[in-house]
Amino acid sequence: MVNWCPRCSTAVSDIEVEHIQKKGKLWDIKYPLIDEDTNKPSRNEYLVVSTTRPETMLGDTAVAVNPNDERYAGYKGSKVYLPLTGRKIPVIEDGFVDPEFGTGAVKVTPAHDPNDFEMGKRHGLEQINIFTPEGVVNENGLSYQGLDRFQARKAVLKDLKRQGYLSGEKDHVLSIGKCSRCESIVEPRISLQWFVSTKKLAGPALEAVKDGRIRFIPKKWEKIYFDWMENIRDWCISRQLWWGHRIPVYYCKKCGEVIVAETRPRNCPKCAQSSIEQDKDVLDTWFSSCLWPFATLGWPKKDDQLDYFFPTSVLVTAHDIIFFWVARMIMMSLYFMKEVPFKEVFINPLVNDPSGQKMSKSKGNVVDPMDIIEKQGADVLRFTLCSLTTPGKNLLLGNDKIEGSKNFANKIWNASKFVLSNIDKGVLDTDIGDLSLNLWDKWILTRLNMTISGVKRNLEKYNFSFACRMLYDFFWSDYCDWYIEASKVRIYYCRDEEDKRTALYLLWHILETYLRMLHPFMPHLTENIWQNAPHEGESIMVADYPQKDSHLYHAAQRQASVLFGIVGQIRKIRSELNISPSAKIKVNLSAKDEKTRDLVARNSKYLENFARIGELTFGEASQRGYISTQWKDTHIYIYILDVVDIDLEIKRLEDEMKKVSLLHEKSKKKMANPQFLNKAPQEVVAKEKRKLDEFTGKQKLLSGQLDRIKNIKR
RNA sequence: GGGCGAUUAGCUCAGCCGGUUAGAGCGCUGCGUCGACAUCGCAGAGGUCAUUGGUUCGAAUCCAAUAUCGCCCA
Repeated sequence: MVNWCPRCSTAVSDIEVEHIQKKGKLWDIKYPLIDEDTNKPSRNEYLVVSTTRPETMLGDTAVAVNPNDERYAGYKGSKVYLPLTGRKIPVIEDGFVDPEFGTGAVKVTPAHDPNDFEMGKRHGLEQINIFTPEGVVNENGLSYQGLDRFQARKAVLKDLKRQGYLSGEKDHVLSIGKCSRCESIVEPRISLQWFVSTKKLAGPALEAVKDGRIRFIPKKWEKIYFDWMENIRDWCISRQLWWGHRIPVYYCKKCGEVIVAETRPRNCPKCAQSSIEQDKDVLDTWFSSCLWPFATLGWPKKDDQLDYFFPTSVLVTAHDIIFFWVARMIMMSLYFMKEVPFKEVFINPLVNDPSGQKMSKSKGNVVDPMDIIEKQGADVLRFTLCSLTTPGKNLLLGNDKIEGSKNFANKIWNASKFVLSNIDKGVLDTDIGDLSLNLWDKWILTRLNMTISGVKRNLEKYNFSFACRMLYDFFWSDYCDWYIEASKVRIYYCRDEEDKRTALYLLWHILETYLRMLHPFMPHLTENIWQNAPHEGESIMVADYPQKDSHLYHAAQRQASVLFGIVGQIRKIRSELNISPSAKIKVNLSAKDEKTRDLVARNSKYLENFARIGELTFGEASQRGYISTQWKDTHIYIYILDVVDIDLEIKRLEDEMKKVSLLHEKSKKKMANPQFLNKAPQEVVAKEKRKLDEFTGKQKLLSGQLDRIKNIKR
């Protein structure tokens, strides 16, 4: 018995049938008992059977009850009259019958239900097929011949009702199988088909994943794979379609011998007759597909291609075809090649529509990648998909994500334009080793290195989303927001030609390296820019992928973060106090630590530029008219008299005070807990102590400021 | 009916081998056109991490139950 699609007019395998829950009806039908004496239907004794498919009664050959069901004890061996047909069918007992279902008595239709088919075999029942391959009632369906399945149901019900055989009807949720290709309701059908016996194939395939020769990423999919392999069923591979590989089976018309051969035999090996015909059916395309890892490489000939490309390293696919394809490739490779076809299976998320629905042609919500490429570009699509590739099961391809990638591409384009328009060939006639790098250069080189290793690490883990994130953040936040901005100071205002040259060289160097790193994610854009930039080599496609440089400037990292912090504090205050972005303010910085003082002084030009400072002074300032804030141990004084509204500043300080007090409270509580001090690791405690000190300091500072500013107001 | 997974900012999602002031993008608010970029810049608001219990000095993170949703298999 196979799953038959009446619309496609072919058999389909179990996994090509999609089961859905649907509201339907459960009908009760009276089957009158045959009076033993008269051999005629009794008028008042009958069995009531429950069914969801009344039309199939035309093919009933028994009524079954559970042997333990006392209600029906003693009916075994009796016969009942099958309404509408005039046939008499036996009552049988079978443990499969669920006494809880309907009335506990079921009709048995061995030709049209898989369970009934099994039951029929157990009890030697006749199989009466009542449908044509198209799902229309055939000559066995008496007067109903010519009606399709659904019309036949209506007609049968109508007649049963008229003749008084219908005794009940109620709502019932049933599971129906639909053809995954066309959504027609699948019809169980008895027919002769080729099957693959799967049990023997499944064992080694299960083993290969269990012992780690094949690894699923993410690992959770292994469970799904195991579950299927452990409960695998034989696979119907014949299809009555015109596409696909013709089944290599031949029949001798004379003696009926079955011959399996690569090429058509001339004569029957048994009776030597030449009248031979090939099986008309074709193979399930998934059967052909699962031979793909080796059949595409010349197999069964063992040539160089096969040797080189089989087995391969990784299969990238989505979870919806783990059974259809992945599992079967593994089975077949192990069977024919005695080897796994690939070592890793990376399961990427399924691309859903923007509202999270699975894309399907019938729903009409399919996003055509070509449309996105047309409108936004291939790089944008590619980067978007990569950045959405997280270990999850689905990803939503939404417009705002695509928009984000487009903006990113635009950012790269513009930044490159800036760099390329400023450098000239002479700038690059130098070697990085000859340049005297400043803080910014060392910092960006270090960030570049960290990004290179981070991207590599995440690619190795198939964490594409993270890799994209690092690429995005490095370029936008580090390179554009800070390094390019810092370089403007050197290019536009600096008198030091050497320093300017260094900046330009580094701008190019970082960009060129970055382009090579980004290339797999945005191939066209990077190639275009790279070709317009000084470079070595034919194409970025074959250029080396950036490698991590072991030299990391940790001191530069720390120093840069101090400068970023100071700039951040000033910008925050400017914004909170509504100081116009165009207003150049007076700032004084003082730090206890000499190194910090030195750092800040050396970078005054940059600080002025980043924080829009008109006059920057160092050392203790007169505090009149200034407000102060702090970053680490650097005190920042900003002249606000005449610039801002004092009340705004009071509010700002009070808000800040609230936040800090909350944190202080939390930290203090932790440090007061002896359990925490005893049991937590030393470094965690030390860290907490540092935090508490910081919060305490801040609180003191803020309350001092509040006092002062309130004085100014008075 | 069996199994798997999810539930974190308005939205889409990271984080989850326990200790961060819980992050990003989009959206939102305020300010802004300084010689790459308004497809932009600066700053900000917004979360009792579904609920309830448990383990722990400490839970978004580990365990259990509940609820809701999704998927797979019968």
